[in-house]
Amino acid sequence: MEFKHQATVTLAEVAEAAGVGESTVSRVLRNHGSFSGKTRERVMAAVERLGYVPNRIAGTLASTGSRLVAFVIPSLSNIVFPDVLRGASAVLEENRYQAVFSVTDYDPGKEEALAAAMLAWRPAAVMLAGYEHTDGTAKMLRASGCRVVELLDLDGDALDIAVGFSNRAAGRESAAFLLKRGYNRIGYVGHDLKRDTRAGKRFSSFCETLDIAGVPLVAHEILAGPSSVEDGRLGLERLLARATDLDAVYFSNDDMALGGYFHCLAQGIAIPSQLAIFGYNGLDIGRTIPQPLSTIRTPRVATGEIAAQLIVANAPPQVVDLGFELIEGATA
Amino acid sequence: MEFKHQATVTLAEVAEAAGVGESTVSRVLRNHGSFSGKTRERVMAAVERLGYVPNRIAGTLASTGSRLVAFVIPSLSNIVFPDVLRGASAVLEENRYQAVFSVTDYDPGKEEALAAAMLAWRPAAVMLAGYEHTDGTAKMLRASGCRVVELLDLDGDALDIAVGFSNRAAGRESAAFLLKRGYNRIGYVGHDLKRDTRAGKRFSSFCETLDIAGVPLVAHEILAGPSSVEDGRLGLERLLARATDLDAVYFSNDDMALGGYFHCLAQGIAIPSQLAIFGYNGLDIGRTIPQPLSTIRTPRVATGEIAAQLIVANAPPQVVDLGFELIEGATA
DNA sequence: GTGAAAGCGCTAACAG
DNA sequence: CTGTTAGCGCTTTCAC
Repeated sequence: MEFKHQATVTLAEVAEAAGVGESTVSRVLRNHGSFSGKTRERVMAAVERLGYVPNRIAGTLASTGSRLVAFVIPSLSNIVFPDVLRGASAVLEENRYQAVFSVTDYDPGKEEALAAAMLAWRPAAVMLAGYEHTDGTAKMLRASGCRVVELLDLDGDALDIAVGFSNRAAGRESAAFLLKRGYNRIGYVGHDLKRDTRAGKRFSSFCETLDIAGVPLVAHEILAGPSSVEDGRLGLERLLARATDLDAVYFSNDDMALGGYFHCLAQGIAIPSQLAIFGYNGLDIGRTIPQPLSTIRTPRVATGEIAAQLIVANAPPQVVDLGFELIEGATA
Repeated sequence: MEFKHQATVTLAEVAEAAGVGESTVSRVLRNHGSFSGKTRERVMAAVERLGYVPNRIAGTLASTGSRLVAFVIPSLSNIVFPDVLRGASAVLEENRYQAVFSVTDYDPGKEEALAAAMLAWRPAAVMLAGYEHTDGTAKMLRASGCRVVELLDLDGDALDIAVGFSNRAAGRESAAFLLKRGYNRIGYVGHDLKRDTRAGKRFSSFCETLDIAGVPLVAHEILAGPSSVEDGRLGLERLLARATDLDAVYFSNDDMALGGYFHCLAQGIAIPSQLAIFGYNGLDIGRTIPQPLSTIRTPRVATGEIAAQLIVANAPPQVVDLGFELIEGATA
């Protein structure tokens, strides 16, 4: 049972109380069109007195556009997507837009269902992670006529607007960095790559870069399920049990890398002399551990901000590459 | 400029195409009321053919209740509120409710403004953190007639529904634990308590408990701004510079405590023999560091889930105490 | 500068 | 089982 619109004050009642027409109240409230100062006073007084709260549902239906922005995100389990939401919501709130969200758990089918549910709210824009959508999702989004923003990836074709950075480039630069440092017995620890396709792209371009250099990946350990610090630790433990002579390990992200780092601390494995560790994301915590984590810092908050700004400004279709920053750190 | 409802298929067009009345289409789509299997077929075929997406804005206006649930949260900077959102959104999505959110940055004035903006969408419920609201917010919420859920705190009077646990009890038990372990030169490192009133409650009941035991707090260090791992590190560094003989430090939360832990690791301070560390929240990462963090684990995801379930079920006003779990860990 | 009236797309009685 | 008819509360012409 939902909320009943009980005893809600309507615009008509405000108009009546102020002794003016409904359209006048509407104009005053939206500060649009013309009205006298005196009228304004009376309307505002009535609004105050009655405790009127405009009904945006009705307003949106009557007018031609909504100020809802829909986020369809894969996960809320680590700080990555909250960072994006944070950046976006700051901009949206300033512009009187309202953020709406749902979580797909990295399931493309769920993404399609949730995107459809979102479209029913007729949002000004739908924001999704990356480019990997089902045909149904893509078709539906295109047909909707609503703006679409794909976030945090640039390796593919944008439906409309894309804001982020290249995961392939990130994987490549990570490999190049480790090679430059002279590591040549390199391993990988990652989480479910089928679902997290951006992590998958990083991994594959990482491997390609190693191959080209003639220093192929020695071993890898993939854990099922979402990334976590504990799985990073466990993954490294397993990897080292199989491949004893690694000199560096690339992790699917910082959460996993931190787990690896802690494993080394606990086992007395010297970092980076005995084993180097490299992550991805550039989480704040990586800067405060005794040896700053070597990683790639991604502009997550900025991605949200820019995406929101483009929607608010109704910008034309475009791809915005925000780049990323390689942090040399002390672990690799 | 917002999204234009361009060339959108309407229910009337579907009805026309299917050769039935509008209400029949509506009934079929909502699977409510009665209609023949044959009618159902024809309607669904038309829906499919035209690519019809129901307009929930119009539906909500016409019917008597919305399936929007509004979250007004203080922050997205750490994992605490995302955890709550995650728990809630899973339940809401299953029940075809839609989550909407805005972020207050722990500013009560902003909370009032954002709550007002939320109310304009006529949500089924508004979910807020804790009990500390401006009079304006409380009054507005009460007058709205919409359900209100206060989350993550139970120390105060609920407006309607409250789901969480007692922060005062958490502070008290943390102190009792440290006392039981025999620590008696106890310090505190915290972040901005004016804004984060729940952390403030934990701190004050922590201190009261120490006072009662005749072992008052020796020193404390409060950093401006939100909690962070780095500020935890910095806070402990500063605190130890002033108070050299502490044997335990209570932190405002796990992020801060982890910073303190890393400071000790880097400085070669033995934990817990030389200095004990105690946190709050029970983040996953605290379990994977070489010495599991001693802390209090709070049921954040469950808080979101229960809150959502109560709203979906239109439960009566009530206070749900989910409790918390003290993790003994290895740092205190 | 202001009001009357016609919808926005849907749901909810109410007849049939 | 199904169609017709009023609205939901607002914005938006369009006269005045």
